Amino acid sequence: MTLSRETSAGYLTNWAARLFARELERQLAPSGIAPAYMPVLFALADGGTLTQKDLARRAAVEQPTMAATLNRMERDAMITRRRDPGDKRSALVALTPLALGKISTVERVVSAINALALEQLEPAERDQYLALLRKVIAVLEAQDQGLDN
Amino acid sequence: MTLSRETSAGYLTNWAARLFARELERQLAPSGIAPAYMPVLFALADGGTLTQKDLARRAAVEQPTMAATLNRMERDAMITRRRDPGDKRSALVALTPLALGKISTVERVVSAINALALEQLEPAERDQYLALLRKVIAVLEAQDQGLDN
DNA sequence: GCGCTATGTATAGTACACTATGCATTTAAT
DNA sequence: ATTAAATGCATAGTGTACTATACATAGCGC
Repeated sequence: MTLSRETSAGYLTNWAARLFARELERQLAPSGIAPAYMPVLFALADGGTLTQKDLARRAAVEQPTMAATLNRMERDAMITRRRDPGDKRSALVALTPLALGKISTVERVVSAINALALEQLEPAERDQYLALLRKVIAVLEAQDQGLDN
Repeated sequence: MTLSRETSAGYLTNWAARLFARELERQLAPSGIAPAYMPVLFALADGGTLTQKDLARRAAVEQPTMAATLNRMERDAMITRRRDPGDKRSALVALTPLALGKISTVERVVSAINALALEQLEPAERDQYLALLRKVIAVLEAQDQGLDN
């Protein structure tokens, strides 16, 4: 039973993810949106505000990762941070009109890339692909949770 | 048709890949092996030598990415670089005995993580997961190739 | 042989993920 | 009320990926 990269679930998953990311980056470049901005865009698309911690949880990234992403988004005039009057530790993040105006474009790009990626799959296979990914994610997340913290 | 992250092939693929990477990093940490070292380890496991370019191609990463990985591996005493006598531009990369001695451990870890990730899948579903990933990769790679270069 | 192109590496700059840690503020415990 | 624990954010350091670019050597055309 040789362990080649063609039969390693981890290797293939990583490879596919990198190809998705490359394509996304290329297609989003003209709009000034980076892939990591997307979870923030969608979470705040309704014009509301969230804290950094909430955004990190929704994007399933660690807090320092979200902090860096928000720094870049602030630099690019995509978000504003406003001190929470009720809790001086936290900041309320909101999208700027510039960012709000780009959401529909981003949605179109993401849909197009997903459609492209699943192009060679039967409709049933597409659902299966997503379902299998969700099962894999569930197992690995459970493992991640049950460490010590 | 709302585009939520639960139905986005790209988002789910990226998420699964990150969970794989985290688990891999954790389990490989004691042996001093980083995830990016693995394609190099497997490509040179027979004791042979390859150039940086060949290693990059096999790992499906860009040349500067492989250069950085090899720098870290050299720092960690996992590889040696020797000038190619026949072509003074290129270097022949070989594993050190230290690295060769860790391969079987790495193989065990990778197999264990793959098994864990696919634990909740039926045997047929496991094959399907790999097959679907390969199809997705093929489409995205074709897109990647056909840009201009 | 000379010069153009191709090839192999190196380097710089950036994005985005992680862990570890520190600081300020808030909440809870006594 | 004061101390202790928890919480939100920031920062530092690292790994791994990308593009763009520079440089040295190789190979080819003439």
